[in-house]
Amino acid sequence: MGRTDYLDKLNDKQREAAMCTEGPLLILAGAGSGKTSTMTCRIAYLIREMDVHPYNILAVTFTNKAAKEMRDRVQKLIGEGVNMWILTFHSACLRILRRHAEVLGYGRDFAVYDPTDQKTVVKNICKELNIDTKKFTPSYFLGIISHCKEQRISAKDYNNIFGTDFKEQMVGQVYGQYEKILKKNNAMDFDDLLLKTVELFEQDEEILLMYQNRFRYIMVDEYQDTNMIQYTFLRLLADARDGDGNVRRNLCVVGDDDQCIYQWRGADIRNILEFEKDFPGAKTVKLEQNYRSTANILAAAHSVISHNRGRKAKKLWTDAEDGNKIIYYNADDEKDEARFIASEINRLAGADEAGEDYRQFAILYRTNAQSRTFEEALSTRDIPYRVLGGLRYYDRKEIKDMMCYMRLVQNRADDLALVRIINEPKRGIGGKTLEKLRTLAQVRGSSLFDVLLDDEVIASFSSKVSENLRNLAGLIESYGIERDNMKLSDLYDGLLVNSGYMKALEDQHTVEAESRLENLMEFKTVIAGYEKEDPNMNLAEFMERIALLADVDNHDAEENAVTLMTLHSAKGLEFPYVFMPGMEDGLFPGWRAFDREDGLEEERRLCYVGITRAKKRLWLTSARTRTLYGRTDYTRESVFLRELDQKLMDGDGIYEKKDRKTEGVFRDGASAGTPFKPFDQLKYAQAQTKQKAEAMAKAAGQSFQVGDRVAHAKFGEGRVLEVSGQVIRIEFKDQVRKLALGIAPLEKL
DNA sequence: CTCAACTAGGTTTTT
DNA sequence: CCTAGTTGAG
Repeated sequence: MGRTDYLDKLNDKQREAAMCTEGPLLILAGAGSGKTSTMTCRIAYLIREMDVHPYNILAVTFTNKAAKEMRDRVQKLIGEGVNMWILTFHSACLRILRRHAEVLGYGRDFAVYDPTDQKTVVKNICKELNIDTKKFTPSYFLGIISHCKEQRISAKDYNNIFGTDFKEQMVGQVYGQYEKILKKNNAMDFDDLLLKTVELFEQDEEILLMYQNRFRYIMVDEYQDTNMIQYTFLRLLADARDGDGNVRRNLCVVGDDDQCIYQWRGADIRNILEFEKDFPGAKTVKLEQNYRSTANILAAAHSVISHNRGRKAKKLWTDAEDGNKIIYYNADDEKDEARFIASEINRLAGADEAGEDYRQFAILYRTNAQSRTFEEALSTRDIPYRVLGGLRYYDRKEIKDMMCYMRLVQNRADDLALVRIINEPKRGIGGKTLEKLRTLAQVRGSSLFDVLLDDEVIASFSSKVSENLRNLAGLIESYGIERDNMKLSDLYDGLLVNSGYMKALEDQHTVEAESRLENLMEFKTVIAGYEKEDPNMNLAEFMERIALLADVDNHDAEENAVTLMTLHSAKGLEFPYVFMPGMEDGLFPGWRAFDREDGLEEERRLCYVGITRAKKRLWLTSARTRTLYGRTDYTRESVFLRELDQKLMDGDGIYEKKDRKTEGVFRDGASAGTPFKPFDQLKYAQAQTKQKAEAMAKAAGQSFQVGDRVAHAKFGEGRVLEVSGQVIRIEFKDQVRKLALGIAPLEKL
């Protein structure tokens, strides 16, 4: 391979950006301008030409998907496996925090709470404080708390600043309790990951210095979507001093102010607009040539976005030809809209242009609620599709339950997880019992789980309840001991079976339980996948990976299916054929956008993002009436449709008459019939799981006594030193180990 | 304590 | 329309 042939593939501007390695650098990269290529080449250039060690580079993105793509492409360029920090903000912080959690007074095994957990915590607090959750919903409080954390306002600060009127006092109280409970549960929420990292850096100069020295070159993707805390994080790392005491700021940020679509989540567009002011001496490179879309699509995008004020001056251009016009279809209602889109997909997939390649199509909508209609329309036509987002996979009850078992095994202080599973499957433990345990824990200042370990307490319940509780505590404890000795999938199987969770589902004999079982087996495949990737992955590492997974990351580019997702999730992706349904005022732009002046601007940027995802063709559709939660309303065409240059569009209704006839005409899906759920495989996994469980149960029946000679599958032969309950202490040749009976692969000799 | 039936209230976007 | 939460009967 030629030394710098990867640079030859870049255009002048891209190359200029890639080769500018010292000092602050702002790359203003328009949609489809080859930003990822530029970034990856820059990394390759740093490593190969500037002799920078990969260890000294930090690249941060917003999504796991973007991180993965960047890593793959860098690897291709420098041709070897590189262990470099190319991570999302959150996973980078998580990695740092795992190392130094103790400095902040957290346990090393702290849990990461997702929004569902957060809600549960706030709900409990409301109950405790007698707050009417009908007047003030948990999400109301969480919204404020999250914004506070982004701005680095602690509960204490909040109470100092606000706290004048009743409402603010209440929020302050809830916030304070929330902080306390998370800390007590040894848990952090998503916002904490950044917040605590910044606190760590400010609190401990030595640690900061260590990371400053390590990360001598920092790159940030999608810089327009950074919020204040992320900015602070970057600033702290980048404000390093070299040997002579000069400030070294090798910070390279890449972004496009027109694609800032997360202001509602605290993204501060000023970060990118004022980068040059923030970092004096910054160099700016603009990438304005678009390699993705046809000229018509690009012009359409431009005609919409040019209605925004206060943009960085730039204009995308392309060498590509005009291409097809943009098709607009005004449907009767949302069903008609879906029908139209499905028939268009059939039309193109049947023609030579798109072949049977359904991967080329995407339906990008504003809200997840819209997906349903499309799913129905596509499936009646045997068009394979894949929905991303909506209820996250990990939000499904059964998955969440099993995750809580695992969380508890990893971190016993996680009261939330315990409460969730203490009566799941049913163990006859209701409100009364739980309340008793709770007060006890409170009095002692211990975690709920620790109360469960107290035999005296347990014995005070009815025999049935106490036996169940004892078993549960034993189960968690045993796996806590064994968790690093066993394979991840075995741990999962063991918990699934020995908790009785699997049996409870099997006994139900309902369709729903059946599908839950399938999901659980699917989850096992997921776990097995991680295991394959890294056979030594332990529970903690697995939880870490899973905690920060978004649904978009499950997007499997290999699967031959139409992609359905929100416009937000589509950022950073591209498709030859893109549909944008629901172009109606109130839906897109959403009605909330009309409250604030810049609300509409953000929606417009979202529209711009959507349009620029399309490579070859773009469809915009709307429905004259739309049924939303029961009520059918007349709609008005979106303001964005009106803003779009009409010369670029093929008018409404062209396909109307013709296509209505295609209703009910199915493609005979010779190749369209890829099954979504490999049913047999799941059944097999289920049987296997059961078999393994039986073996475990049998092993659990073994009884050991002090002095017995035993053999362990991994540690070899040993002698029993002590047996107490489920825990057994064994002296091996060169070590003494605690093992859990019934789980550890032990045999009596 | 569990389950079934009913009611009331809520929908933007995500790491 | 859907889900989460409540209530009343076993």
